[in-house]
Amino acid sequence: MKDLTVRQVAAISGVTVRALHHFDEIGLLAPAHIGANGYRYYGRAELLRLQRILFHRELGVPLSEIAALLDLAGEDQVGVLMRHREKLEAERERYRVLIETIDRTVAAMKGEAQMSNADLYKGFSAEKQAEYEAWLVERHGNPMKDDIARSRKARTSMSEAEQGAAMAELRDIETALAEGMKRGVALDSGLADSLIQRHRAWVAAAWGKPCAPQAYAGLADLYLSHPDFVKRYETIAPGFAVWLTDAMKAHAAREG
Amino acid sequence: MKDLTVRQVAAISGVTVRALHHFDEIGLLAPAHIGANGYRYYGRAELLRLQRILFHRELGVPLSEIAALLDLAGEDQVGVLMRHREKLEAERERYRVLIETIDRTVAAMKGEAQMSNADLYKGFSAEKQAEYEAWLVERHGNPMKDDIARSRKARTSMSEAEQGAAMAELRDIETALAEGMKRGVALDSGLADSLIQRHRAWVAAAWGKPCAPQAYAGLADLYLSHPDFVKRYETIAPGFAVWLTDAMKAHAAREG
DNA sequence: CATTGACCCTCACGCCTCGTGAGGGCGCAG
DNA sequence: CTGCGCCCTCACGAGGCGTGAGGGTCAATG
Repeated sequence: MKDLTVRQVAAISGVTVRALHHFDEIGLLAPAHIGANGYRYYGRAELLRLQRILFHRELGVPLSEIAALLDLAGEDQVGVLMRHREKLEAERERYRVLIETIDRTVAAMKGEAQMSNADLYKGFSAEKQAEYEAWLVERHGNPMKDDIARSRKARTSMSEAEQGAAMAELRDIETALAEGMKRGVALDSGLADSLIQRHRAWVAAAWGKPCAPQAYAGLADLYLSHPDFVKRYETIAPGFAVWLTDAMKAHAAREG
Repeated sequence: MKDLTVRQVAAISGVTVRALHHFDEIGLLAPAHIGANGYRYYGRAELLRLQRILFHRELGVPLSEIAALLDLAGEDQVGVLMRHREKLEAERERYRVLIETIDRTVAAMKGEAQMSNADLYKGFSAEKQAEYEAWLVERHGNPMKDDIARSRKARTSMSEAEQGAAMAELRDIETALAEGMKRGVALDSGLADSLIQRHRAWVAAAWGKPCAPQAYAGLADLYLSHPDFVKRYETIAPGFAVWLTDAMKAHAAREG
């Protein structure tokens, strides 16, 4: 009959010849028949099947699943499409969050850039660290002393660019947490926990060692008991200091 | 000092040990130093660098680009982030369109299911095809006769499921086009053209052979000159028959 | 009829980011 | 010394083709 070669099918459908070879290889779309010369020849049925394949491929369905899809009855196809739709929605939401993250980060970086360097690291300066240290030892005894000392040393061994990036990252995490609070996210929700884990990972990175649940809870106490930290967090959002420390302790309790 | 092994770093940061190996292999994140036993040991600086790597990876930046990114100055980093933001927005928009496509397709499939089979293929039945054929020959002479004849044969050689899927696909394309019309999309815009190309590909698949620009323009004439087609398209949206055929001819003119 | 140029075929490697063993050393507790 | 858990280095695999290499085939032309 009127059979088409790979190139013709490619021109009609917009896929490449190689893709047609591939579809044949994996058994997704075989030619109507193969000539004595080994050429692939496609008919109308194959073209229509190809259309449907491309439809699903466009939606992001893996080729390995499309074959099964095409053989389903009408209702099942609707079900599959709806389930796939949910995945797409989830992906779309993910992108929204990522874009938000960039916006926050950029804002944080611009904010940091405007502050003087002196202000920027004031809360982490040697004097301040010594003060926190004394405070902590007074309240909690010696165990946390080492952590604080290590954190102080860590600061001095980083380049300025590294410090700037690290501070911007911290700002980003804190802002994301504050937004969660404003939206009324529950302390024990998965969303809050994933944000808190990011925060804890940042702390661990700053300390240069794992941050055990107990130590994390201790840090929450420090935040609450020292006016510098309370001010930092209340400036981000009213009530944030309490919310954050509650979330930290709740997380620590779950992990401990 | 207090150096961390791969496992500890993995626990802190949430990546796998294998990923750390990989980052080392490609030179993205080298350990602070390597022990005499070959063990990798990481320090604070590496943990902070890892945090930044994960931040960009989360945004979808390929690892090969992240290394360069981390060495940029603050302002450049903002620029890179903003450019990446645009890509994310584009992706997000793509997902929106895909979700829309699913919605249309599902609606079309449900619509088809409600029609009786007799109605469904009425426009493509043997009698109707003969009628179109006579009509065309009368108006355009013989050249299009073969195409129509082939199209008719194509119908009879397909399974019911294949026909249903093909009709739903056609409905989807037409609905998408009608939406474009309602939104005031220009006939010669890229968006309209991409939709029209989908339509032309469908026609080619239905005919079982490439659809040349001239033949496509001729088909547009058929649509306009026969009440069945006019009714089909006017039912989808008022004024759609004219808009569609104009778009088809404009496309054919560009391609011819 | 032989040549040309446009097609067709079959390997087979490469891309990217690791997951997943296989096979074998190192370090600490009992 | 044995055992257990950690560490190492290969090296293959997956997904969806792109991109040659190396070699037949087809249709039209000289």
